Amino acid sequence: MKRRRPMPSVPAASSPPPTPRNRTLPSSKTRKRFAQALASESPPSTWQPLTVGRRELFLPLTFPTGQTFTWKQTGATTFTGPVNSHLISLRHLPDDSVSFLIHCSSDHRRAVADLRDYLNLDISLAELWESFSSADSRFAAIAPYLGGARVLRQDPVECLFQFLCSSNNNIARITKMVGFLAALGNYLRTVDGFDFYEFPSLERLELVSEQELRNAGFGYRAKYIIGTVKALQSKPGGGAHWLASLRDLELPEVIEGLCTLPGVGPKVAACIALFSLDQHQAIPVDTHVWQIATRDLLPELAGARLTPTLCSRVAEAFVSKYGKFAGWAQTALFIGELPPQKTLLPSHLCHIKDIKSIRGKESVKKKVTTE
DNA sequence: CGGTAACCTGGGAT
DNA sequence: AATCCCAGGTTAC
Repeated sequence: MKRRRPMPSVPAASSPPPTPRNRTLPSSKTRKRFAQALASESPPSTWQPLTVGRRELFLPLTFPTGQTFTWKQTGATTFTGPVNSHLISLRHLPDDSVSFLIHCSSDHRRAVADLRDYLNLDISLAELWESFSSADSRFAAIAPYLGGARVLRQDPVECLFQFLCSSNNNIARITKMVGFLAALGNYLRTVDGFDFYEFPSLERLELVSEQELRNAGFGYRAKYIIGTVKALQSKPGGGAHWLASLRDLELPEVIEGLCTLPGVGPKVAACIALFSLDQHQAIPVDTHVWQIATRDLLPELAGARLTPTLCSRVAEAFVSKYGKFAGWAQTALFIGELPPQKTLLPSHLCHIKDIKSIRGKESVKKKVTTE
């Protein structure tokens, strides 16, 4: 189970050193040793309170639910992951408050600020859910069971490459692939057997070849990664800057811009927009959301196939129901739909969609949703 | 423009 | 044991 640690053979030579102290570090193995030595010299960090309660941030409904694949569960109520160049653990205390521990960082004050930003803490989840609940009785019904399911504000580059791995894929393999990409970045530290890395810059990502990615099991997504790195590097001012600048645009332009990148279609674009570009009304329409929509929102579309046009119909339906933060509502509804989370809901709220039994009986399909 | 078939891979079902 | 199907899609006809 704890078999991670892809070691891509990336030439560390031609890469411009992000920081001077990396210049003399030839292999990633050596880098790791060095980082460990550094870490052991720095003063031990301690758990500190984060000023949010469980209703604003519930870790199991925020990290392992598909918006990021870089965080790992490292304890009963603890999750650990990188935030920029910092490595941070978060955990719930018995009173449901949240504490954080900075494992490594060159600047602890900065780490706290970056963490709060990453967690989108300026946005009040309780207030949003209040309005969702008054707009939709089903949301009101499931809300008490999904409290603290928060939308993150990730780094755009990190978010983009994670979701580039997600197309037509399953969680386990996406996690493995993201782990491979992550290991191209600076090693941070090992916690509970998991190796953590700062997510690689575009310059680092540029050093990996399509063949190496294919060997690592990326399949046809290998050429998407390579192509997107190249496309970004050709942007005036740099790809990272170009991506970040999308934060100031309106959603349609953001989607349009992202979709020019190879491997990025409407769904992946919406994920990046929502999870990293402040596009709170973006609705990633995947198979799960399609299920929700055709069941609860647009029953007349039941049985139809998911085309780009219908994709935007669904997004519109969500926005007209939940408003400017529809993406946050969608996230909660989506989580309620995930098999592992369904057990959180009482059975009368848990619409088991038994696809296999429905398929094969076309007549049933039409009937089921027209209510 | 809307509908379809490939596209890599690994795990689970048949 | 051999196939088939599918998984948080995108792309090319």
